[in-house]
Amino acid sequence: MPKAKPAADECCTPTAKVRSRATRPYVQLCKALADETRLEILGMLAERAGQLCACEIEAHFDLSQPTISHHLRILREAGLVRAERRGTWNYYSLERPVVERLGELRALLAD
Amino acid sequence: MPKAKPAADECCTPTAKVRSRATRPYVQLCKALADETRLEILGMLAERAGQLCACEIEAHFDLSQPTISHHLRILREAGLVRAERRGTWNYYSLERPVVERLGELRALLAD
DNA sequence: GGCATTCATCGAGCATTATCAATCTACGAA
DNA sequence: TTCGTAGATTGATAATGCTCGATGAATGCC
Repeated sequence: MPKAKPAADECCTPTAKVRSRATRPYVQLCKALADETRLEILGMLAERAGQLCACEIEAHFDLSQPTISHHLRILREAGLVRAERRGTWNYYSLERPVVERLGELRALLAD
Repeated sequence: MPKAKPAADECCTPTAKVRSRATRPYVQLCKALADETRLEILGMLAERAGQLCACEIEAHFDLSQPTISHHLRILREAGLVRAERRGTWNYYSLERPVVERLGELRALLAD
């Protein structure tokens, strides 16, 4: 008794209908991390464990001031860093520890 | 005794010259994770904990076959998944647990 | 061989993003 | 108020990246 139906039944077990996971909130996090400059900025902040003046971050790279400002904004919007104005200067620090966020993502994909 | 020099000395402590961290290898990892479709694919593979036929992954999305193939390639090149050919079909599974890689990244940014 | 199926690759269109120069908005000092 | 500095925003350009239709390579069946 041959089956006219060609395949798709035979390549895999019935499937058990995989549920959709709540991955969406983590896309922004990963996008924010998916850039060498931004990873480096986070590394600087982690190493210092304190605050870092924007000008110092800027000085560490061969990029223009607006470009660094752009990257800092993305990190801010992803909730990875926080800016605190003190006088003329803007001091940056790690917001919610990256560690924590990555842990959540890890848990989401583990099993 | 006023200083003519305006700032940049005053906004931050001398700096201690932050060393560059080896963040580069993790950019590719984060880029591979920075897409909802790809996160979902990883979620499917994690849940199944085994192999998944490419056609089944494909069927789970409203995207064309070439597009899914493209995403699978990126995941492959990032070392996140592995493809094993069996007959006509291609079975995908998690390569090195994402968990591990994320753990390394976490360690890099922690402190 | 000839044909159908699975899946990867190619090429083009379109959206997103990184980057810079120019500008704008505080803020502090004179 | 006027000037200089810190740093964010705007607008334009170039590079990446997602998506699809068309095509190609490998496999299995007749």
